[in-house]
Amino acid sequence: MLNLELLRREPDHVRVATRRRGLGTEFVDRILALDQERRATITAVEALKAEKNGLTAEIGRAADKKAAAAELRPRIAALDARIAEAGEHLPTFEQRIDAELADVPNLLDGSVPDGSDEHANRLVRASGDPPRSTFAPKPHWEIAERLGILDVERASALSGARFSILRGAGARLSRALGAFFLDRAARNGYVEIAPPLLVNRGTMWSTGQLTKFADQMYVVDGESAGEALFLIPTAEVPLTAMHRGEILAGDTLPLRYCAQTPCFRKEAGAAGRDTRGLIRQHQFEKVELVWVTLPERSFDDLETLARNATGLLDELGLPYRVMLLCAGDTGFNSAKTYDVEVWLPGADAYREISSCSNCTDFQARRAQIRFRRESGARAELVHTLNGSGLPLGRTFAAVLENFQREDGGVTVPDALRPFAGFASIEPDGSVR
RNA sequence: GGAGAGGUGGCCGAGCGGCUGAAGGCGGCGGUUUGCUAAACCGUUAUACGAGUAACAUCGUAUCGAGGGUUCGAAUCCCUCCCUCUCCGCCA
Repeated sequence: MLNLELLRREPDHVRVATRRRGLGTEFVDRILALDQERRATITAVEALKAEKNGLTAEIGRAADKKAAAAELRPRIAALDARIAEAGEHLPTFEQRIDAELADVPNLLDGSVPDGSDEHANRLVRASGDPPRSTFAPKPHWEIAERLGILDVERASALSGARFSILRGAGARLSRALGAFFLDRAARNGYVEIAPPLLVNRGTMWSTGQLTKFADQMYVVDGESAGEALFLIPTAEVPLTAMHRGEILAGDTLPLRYCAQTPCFRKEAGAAGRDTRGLIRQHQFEKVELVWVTLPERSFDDLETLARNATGLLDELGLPYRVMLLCAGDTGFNSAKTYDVEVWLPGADAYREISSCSNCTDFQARRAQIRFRRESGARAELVHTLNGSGLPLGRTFAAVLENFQREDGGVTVPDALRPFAGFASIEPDGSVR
């Protein structure tokens, strides 16, 4: 959520930044007008309340309280009526301001390039060239189904489209990926968390997901919970919201968390896209990396975060490139986002495998995550960052496609072997 | 799921319906004393919003788990919900 004060002070700045995303800016004047009315109302109501409190205190001081109360009651009643009348529309003003403000995306960092779609994204760096294969590379689902380590048909019988069953060496390889990612996260100083996978509405709202994924959440009726619970679309939600409402000690920052969790997404707007394979699933495993950090260093931390993600691809020997998303492509919460794209030979294309964002104070304001530089100092909002490091399914696909052999087998990348316990998957699905 | 107890400031803990934004203690901060440290003593120490200021100051409103009610007036009385703890049951 944007800072209302900033919008008040520098409306033009907000207009310019929002226009860069290709969005209209009429909301600025609407919010300012509402804010004006809201403040005038508060001033009026509070003046009346002060008057009433004065009379009430007078009764308290009186020797004969009963008599004083009887005498002043009519004046107090009149004030009550005026207070109710003056404040009648206050909740409406506040709700409308909140609603307007909740729809405004984060301000973009100056380094974000202009542009409306992915074509304007800027290549930051690339690693490894797309390999020239001596045979026609297959897409990962063909490789995996032939090896008997992926079963889409039965998964769809169990749950529907966009679900999958990993089997045997496939399940083991996937587990190895998760263990590998978590191991490297730990080495890089991230604290591993095993968070809830179901969260309440307030948690979901506080990280901006209800806006970001619109109606794409799965909702579970939490019967006894009294309110519906949401299946997390990413561990970013519980990891970031973990410190909701807290004031942290400045010297404990940055906090770095990692978690491997299933992620659940409706993919409502993706009909027809990536219908085959593991690229776009309703449920997938992911290791997420989250930073809670100091404002002055958050953009440096974003670089570190992105390096933490690409370092995994380096170790696995997967070719990739890092793109700086342009204004129109940058997500709602983010001030600046790097997308890491991995090379998929079977698709003959780069596909997104990690998205690393600096949300600056945008999530922190919603979630009210603050810190003090020293005790007694003013509480300031933290900055939050998140990035995948990495998703298991898409990395699984990338490993299969990049390390497939002509005979249909798959070589396991060196870095993964200690975690997998095998060095290759043979054409018959056995491991060696 | 059943029975009981409880939620007060950074922490512990008091609180007769008005003089309580809240005693007292701990911790924190500032100061005095003091070779240093420690101790002692004095002072100070919540947040949000609104008004106000060049900025401070200052004034006002609200906040004792959340929401609602009674009352001229609620931390204190009533209702609902949430959470925590203890015991029982059930379960991985």
